Amino acid sequence: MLLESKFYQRNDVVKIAQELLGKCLYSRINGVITSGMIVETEAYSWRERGCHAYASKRTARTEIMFKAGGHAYIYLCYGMHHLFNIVTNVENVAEAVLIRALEPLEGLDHMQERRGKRVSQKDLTSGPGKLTKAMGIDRTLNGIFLQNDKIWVEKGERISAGSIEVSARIGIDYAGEDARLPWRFTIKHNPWVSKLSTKK
DNA sequence: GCAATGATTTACT
DNA sequence: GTAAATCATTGCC
Repeated sequence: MLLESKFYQRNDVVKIAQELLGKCLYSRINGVITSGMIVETEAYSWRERGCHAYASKRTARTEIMFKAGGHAYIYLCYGMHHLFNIVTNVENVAEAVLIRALEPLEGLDHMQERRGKRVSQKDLTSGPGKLTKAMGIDRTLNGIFLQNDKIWVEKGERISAGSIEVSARIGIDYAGEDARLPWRFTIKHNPWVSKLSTKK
């Protein structure tokens, strides 16, 4: 069952980030369907420095985040990795949820193919750059609404509050105080939650 | 441990 | 207008 746009357009990106855990992300690229359950998310808002659009700074890139909730914000990082975000809140409020890890469900063969033969199953989608590659997502899909035949989100398992782990976000030391906001949500004990990036 | 790699942004002339 | 710095990472050394 498709996740309705009302879900994304609420005025609470942190809550939405939590509730996205257990939901299923689908993609159909060139007729190939892959899917995975969301197991790791991070919330971003214009109110803090970790966000590209902090202080409501509008540029060509961040423009997508000012759209109404339910759009996909996909951008290139470190020159070689696509990162997938879901825009939340209403139009002109820049908030989004970064999807950092998935548990693969369908199309495992195709994910393996895209990621390379030597990748173990657990490494297919256990990181923000990995999951986009496994699902065939790239920035040609940037700004697309998550209700079409290429990429969408469905209701999945309901995750109880007790199974959600809260922590600080990853890799945004440049954000100063805001880097410590407890806005990263993971499903406890799920093997696909990215661990490697928790070092440093 | 650290190089790769390019879109984006900012800081200039 | 152009140039240089930045980066929400990964994978190979």
